[in-house]
Amino acid sequence: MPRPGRNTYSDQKPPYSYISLTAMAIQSCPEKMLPLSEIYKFIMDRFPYYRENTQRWQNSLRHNLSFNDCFIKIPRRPDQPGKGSFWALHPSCGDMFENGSFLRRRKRFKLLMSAEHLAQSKQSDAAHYLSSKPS
DNA sequence: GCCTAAGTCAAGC
DNA sequence: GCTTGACTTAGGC
Repeated sequence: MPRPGRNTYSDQKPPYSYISLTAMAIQSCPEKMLPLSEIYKFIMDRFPYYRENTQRWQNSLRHNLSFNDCFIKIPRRPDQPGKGSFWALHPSCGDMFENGSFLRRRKRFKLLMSAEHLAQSKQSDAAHYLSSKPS
């Protein structure tokens, strides 16, 4: 297919990791939380590169959401359309990659707590997000 | 050149 | 859609 080197800056892979792109999408929203489909739309809208091979990168994106501790899942409320859950950025992710390379962080974001406290923390954190929402 | 984060494939829930 | 694991690729030191 296309020869490398002649690309029109459109379909080139952006110098961002999926983690970066996802964090950007979430942070662009005033509520700091988005459903999966909105994250997809955000990325596709800004980077034509991601308008192809959707099955591949969307699966990878989902993998990142689950694998990294820096994304927290917000259970949707009964009034929302029955798609997936909402995704938000963990509060402690403030300057995770927002410092230099958007490709790779110094260390993978992992809570320093024990596994037990981690589970509790993530649950209560999600609960806190819900209960502290103004509307 | 090594270490390990990030990306891919794919199965199972 | 979400989670997990095994494997490959590639950045940073």
